[in-house]
Amino acid sequence: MKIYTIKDIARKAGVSVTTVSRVLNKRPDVNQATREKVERVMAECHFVGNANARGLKQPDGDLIAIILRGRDNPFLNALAEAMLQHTQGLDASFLMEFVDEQADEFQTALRLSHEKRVKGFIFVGGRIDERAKVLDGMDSPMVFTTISAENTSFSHAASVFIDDRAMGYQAMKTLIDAGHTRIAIFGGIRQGDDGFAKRYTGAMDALAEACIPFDDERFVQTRFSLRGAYDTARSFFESKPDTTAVFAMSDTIAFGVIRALQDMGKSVPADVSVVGFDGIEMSKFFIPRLTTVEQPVDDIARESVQVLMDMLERGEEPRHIIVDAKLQIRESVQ
Amino acid sequence: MKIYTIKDIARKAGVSVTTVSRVLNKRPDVNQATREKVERVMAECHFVGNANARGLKQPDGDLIAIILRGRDNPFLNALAEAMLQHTQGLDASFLMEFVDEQADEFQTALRLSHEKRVKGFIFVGGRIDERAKVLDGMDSPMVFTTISAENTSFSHAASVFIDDRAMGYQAMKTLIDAGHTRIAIFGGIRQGDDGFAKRYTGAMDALAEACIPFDDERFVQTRFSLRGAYDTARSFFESKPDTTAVFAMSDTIAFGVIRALQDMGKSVPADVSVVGFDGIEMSKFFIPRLTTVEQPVDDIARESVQVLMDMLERGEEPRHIIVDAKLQIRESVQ
DNA sequence: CTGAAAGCGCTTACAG
DNA sequence: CTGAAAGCGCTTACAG
Repeated sequence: MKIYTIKDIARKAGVSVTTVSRVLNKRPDVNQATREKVERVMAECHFVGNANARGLKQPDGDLIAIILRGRDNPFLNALAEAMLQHTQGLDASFLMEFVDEQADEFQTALRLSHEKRVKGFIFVGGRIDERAKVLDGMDSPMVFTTISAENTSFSHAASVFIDDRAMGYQAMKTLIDAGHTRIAIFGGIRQGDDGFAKRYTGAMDALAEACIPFDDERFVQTRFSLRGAYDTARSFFESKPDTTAVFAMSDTIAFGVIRALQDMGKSVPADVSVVGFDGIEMSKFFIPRLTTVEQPVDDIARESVQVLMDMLERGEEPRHIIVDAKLQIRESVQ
Repeated sequence: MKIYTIKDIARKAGVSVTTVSRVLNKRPDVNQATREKVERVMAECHFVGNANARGLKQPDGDLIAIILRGRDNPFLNALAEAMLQHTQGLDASFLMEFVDEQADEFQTALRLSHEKRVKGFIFVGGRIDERAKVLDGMDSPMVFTTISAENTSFSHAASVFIDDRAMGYQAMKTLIDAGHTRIAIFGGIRQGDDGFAKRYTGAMDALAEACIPFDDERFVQTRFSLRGAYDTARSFFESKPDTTAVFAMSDTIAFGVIRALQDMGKSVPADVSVVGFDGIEMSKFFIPRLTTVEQPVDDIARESVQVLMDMLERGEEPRHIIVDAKLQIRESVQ
């Protein structure tokens, strides 16, 4: 199939490329009859235009990239989806880029900054570590989502996140209040000061407050997948069968744990209580329904877009915004 | 941050842009010392290059687009993921485009064909209807996945799919063999000849073979979401409480139905049996584990990529490939 | 309201 | 091994 260029259209319509470009960009200064003729020719040829050529000249308005790490994470996906919602009607265009677990989202950002002249970034589900150094020279505003950028060297990075420590505390407290003392924690690494480490610290706060000692072998590091959590849970409960409750740092982990318990002849919540984290849709449908910390997806999305636009369009300073999460009491704890 | 162009690099390195372009493209005909100098300057400047400018000149090799309809469909996502796997080492580059339920994937294809010079297309989870007419003039090879393009006007469209009718038959037969006679079907529309209609026909075959009449009110059209299936199931079971089995045309629908039944005091499979379709990962972890038709994600992905490459690189004729699905007997039927 | 011309950042024959 | 120059398809002052 022949691919038509603006030049072909111009020739066919008997006008100059300038004029074709004008109608293409819906500029007002074109004679109505001329416009219609050009539009007819474009329609006939299924003309679409070459984005590369356009991008080469046009500043593209403000292009904002939403960089999402982890394609198969339902919570992160919901978050990205919600951001796209809050993007409507804004004076900027957005593009969404997925990078997988092994990839470097900062390299991706750098590339996007050059290749597509991306002016602002929203990182969804990333980490902040040494790799971030490549962005040192970049003065584009960016916001980290679900993670605090407060104590980092990024002066132009905003962030939107929940109080992970407080929510870790609440999750653990729910279990303690239900009378549990031999409680396991399934989640990400405890070191550092990312959200997972904070949830862990919060959980420790609750334990300390209730004067319940924590058996360190009950901290279980696991992959954030059904299969990973399942396997980890099976071997954990082999060695620590007297554990009566689990704080899982994601709903997906919780599902895997519950499945494993079921297969070992223990039911949830009768024998073991489980609390999850994130509050993805499945948590309302799983059997049992999951008691979990629900992250306010919509709030996080809205605030993230808002703060970025404030920085980008009004030159405001980056803010670090804490949004309220909520413990949803359902059926998996007793 | 200054964005460096090839020209800046050339000046800083004291060479011509031609030379910079050469090292950028890793061409062999550059003096080693020159190459190193240029590379050093590029590294210092975090030079990345402008994709628009590059795309304007370079044919881009063979670019293939995987167009996925429905971001939140776990089955389709797994399929796309698997395709990317089978893409490794191929002499072509791939890009993945998501369109949501309302969007027109054929318009997307047309746009991609022009804007990015996409040479081949893989449609994941689409429909073939009148909208497809816009591709009439396009002679790029394409393959439809999970749906047959055999009886369409697209002479250059291949397709890879399972035998939906046979699998619909098997799903229903499983329920019949377990002794059920009042069976409901939850799924997409019955008309047309897409996969859903075929699954329906297959189910009817099984019913007819067993001389079990089908009460038309037991066909329930529903959205393919947890919430949609849940709501539909609640009102359906209000009016048809004597139904003892459900054939759900997707696992997600099945989960919603099971949840609804549970909330109405019926348990699965003790009171109602449920068979799903697709075999997504959650079907192995849900409680009860779901008896379901497992689509061979990896086979579909491999064959799709294969047939497209055969058409694109070797000029072969489009094929229509049926891959084997498998009924996975688990816990939700008794 | 319309068009000729310069230029966006890169690649690629072509000549040396 | 290296560079000057043309050109990819478009946009945009500028002039009329």
